Amino acid sequence: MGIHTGSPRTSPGTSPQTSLAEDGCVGPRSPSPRPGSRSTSPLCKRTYDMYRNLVPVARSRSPSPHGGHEEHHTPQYGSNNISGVMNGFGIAQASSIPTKIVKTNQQAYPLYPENHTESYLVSCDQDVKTKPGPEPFFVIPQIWPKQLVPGICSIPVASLPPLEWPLPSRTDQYELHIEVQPKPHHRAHYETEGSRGAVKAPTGGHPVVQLRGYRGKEPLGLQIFIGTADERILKPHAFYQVHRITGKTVTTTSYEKIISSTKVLEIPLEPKNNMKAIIDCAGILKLRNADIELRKGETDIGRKNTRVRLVFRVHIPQPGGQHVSLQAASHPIECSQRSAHELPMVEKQDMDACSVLGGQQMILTGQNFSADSKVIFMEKTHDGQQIWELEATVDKDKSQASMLFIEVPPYRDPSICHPAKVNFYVINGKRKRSQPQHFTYMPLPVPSIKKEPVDEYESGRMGYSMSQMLGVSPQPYYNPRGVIPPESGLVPGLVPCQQTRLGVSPPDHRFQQQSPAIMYSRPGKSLSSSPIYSQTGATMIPDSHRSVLVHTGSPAQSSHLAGQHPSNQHPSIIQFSPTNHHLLRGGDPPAPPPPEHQHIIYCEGYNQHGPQATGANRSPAPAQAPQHPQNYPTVIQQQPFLQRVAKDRSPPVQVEPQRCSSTEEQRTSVPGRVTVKQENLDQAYLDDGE
DNA sequence: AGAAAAATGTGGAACTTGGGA
DNA sequence: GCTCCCAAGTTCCACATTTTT
Repeated sequence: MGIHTGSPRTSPGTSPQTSLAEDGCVGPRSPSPRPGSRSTSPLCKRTYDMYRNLVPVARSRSPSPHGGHEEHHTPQYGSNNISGVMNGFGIAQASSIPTKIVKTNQQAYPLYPENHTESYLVSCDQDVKTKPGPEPFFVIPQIWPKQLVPGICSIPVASLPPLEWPLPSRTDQYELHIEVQPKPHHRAHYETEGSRGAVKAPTGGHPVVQLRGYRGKEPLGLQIFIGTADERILKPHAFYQVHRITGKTVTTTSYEKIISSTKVLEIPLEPKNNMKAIIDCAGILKLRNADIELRKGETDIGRKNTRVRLVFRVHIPQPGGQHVSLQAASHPIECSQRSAHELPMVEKQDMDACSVLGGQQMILTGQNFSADSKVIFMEKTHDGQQIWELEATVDKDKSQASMLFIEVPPYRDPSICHPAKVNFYVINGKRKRSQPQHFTYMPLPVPSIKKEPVDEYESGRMGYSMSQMLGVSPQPYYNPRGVIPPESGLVPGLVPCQQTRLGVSPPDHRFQQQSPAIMYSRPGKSLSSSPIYSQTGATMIPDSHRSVLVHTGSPAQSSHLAGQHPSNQHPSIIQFSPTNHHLLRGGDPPAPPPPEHQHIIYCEGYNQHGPQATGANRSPAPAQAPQHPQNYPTVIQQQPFLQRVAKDRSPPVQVEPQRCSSTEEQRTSVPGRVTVKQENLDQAYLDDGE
């Protein structure tokens, strides 16, 4: 197997992490004081109580299995309190500029300790076998290669969208596609363990990612990090980090860097390989919950938070110095040891919607199903209260360990007028239940009412193409204040209020497929949480028709808020304005993000393409975005402009009866004569603010 | 080229912790 | 508020395989 780039686990290295940690209250504690004996004393094991009195500096005592170079680069660990693994090293950043240069004949990437948000830790695919010194160093190849990944190296990280920002997986020109998904289970390793290897594909190979539509000759860099896989917006996972695997069997060049406390692996996407990369170099490192939970500002909990996704990003240079950023996330990967053997896991369902009457057969594909497996359908309210539960009938004769044949039970209310999103899970026994899966009950057809699908996610299931959707039913943007022009190039990526209100998310692996916009970043202009940048950017492009995406609060914050308020999955808002007047909304009652967390992104592509981009054959990015818009913790507002788009789309659509949700009404409202009932707006407003 | 040693990969389980009954 | 149970998290062991010396 591959060589792991790290200290032997039996002989813990002397990484700065280790030494620092051991200087802390935890004290030195060999993982195995005597070879062959298990450490039995809990004395040195930290408790939550201990953490309460801990200063952030000395939390991690464990030797890092990471590459020796990493360890010695540790002082470079970027910035904002590198996460738990690296926690407490912010003070070392002052010395983040390497003081040594090491020459090697190995091919290497140049290191770019560009700024405080990014540090390159490892230079090349094969670790340079040099004696580690106490100081950080650059690794310079004997023959400096041409920029293998100019897309990476030439773009200041500050000008790239933050990792927690949602991005589309495709635009009208490009698509970042995961050709081979990873296995649904991968046991992550702790720092105290040796690597558990690279994430593999179900077939035994490795995940494969391809950038489609790229015609350039220059290689690009593909970024990989570990993202969340829960119900909320995709963001870097606080409790897991990507781990670089190298060795003989690893064919993919890779190197690491840290971006805003998240370890990111970068590998080249080369035209000669058809812009395809085999991800055989990415393992998953588990950080101890206690370490992370104590991190300042961390609101997530680690317990039972063991599902992750591999997130891939690419930044494609555009003429004029801009970049198109794409992101694709894998199916969820269960990372815990226990659940890999015990918990049932649904990987696929052959249908995700049916009539309220139920009765249809559904085939669940997954793992750890048993003869005793039950499938429970349930529905919860916004605030998490379960209001309905019903067991589906399992066809035990047909079912196997990896397949369950069930009969969808009828929904509790057959008279609903809009789709009802519910969850179901497989349960093998006491507490051995799968992650909730998503299912939608469709209302019975009402002949007199011309209904439309709720969102593209569902429309997709029902055979609608995006172009159909765009042509017929531009998704309105919910504006609690009453201005809802649904048309613009950004239409497909926006969040209709119904999803917001329903608060039920589609299957995880599709979460990331939604994004409000293509991200065009401007080199040199930080998109990070800087109000200065926002303003600067705003004045840079005084085009009155330019769409400005104002994100009040970082997605991470949003997630946190959502985490604190389960019923509020949409704490932030994205507003569009033809001017640079940002309509900051007051709909985030729990904790309005501080102004310094506003972001502005210029969606020039949309500006340029405007109406065309929303046309039937346009912009797959926005087209894809709304597939599961309900997962965005955002509500999007748009000022009334670009209504010209309305002309060539949206045949008259009958408006839903008022008894149905306001969203339905808005959805079916004709652009240009939007009529939204105030009470419905209020309702959505309230929902959003819950 | 082959052997020995070292390192890595992997599965399993012991042990600790803390939430919930 | 206390105790007990147990799921989940973390650490370690053992062994096979791979890589290095």
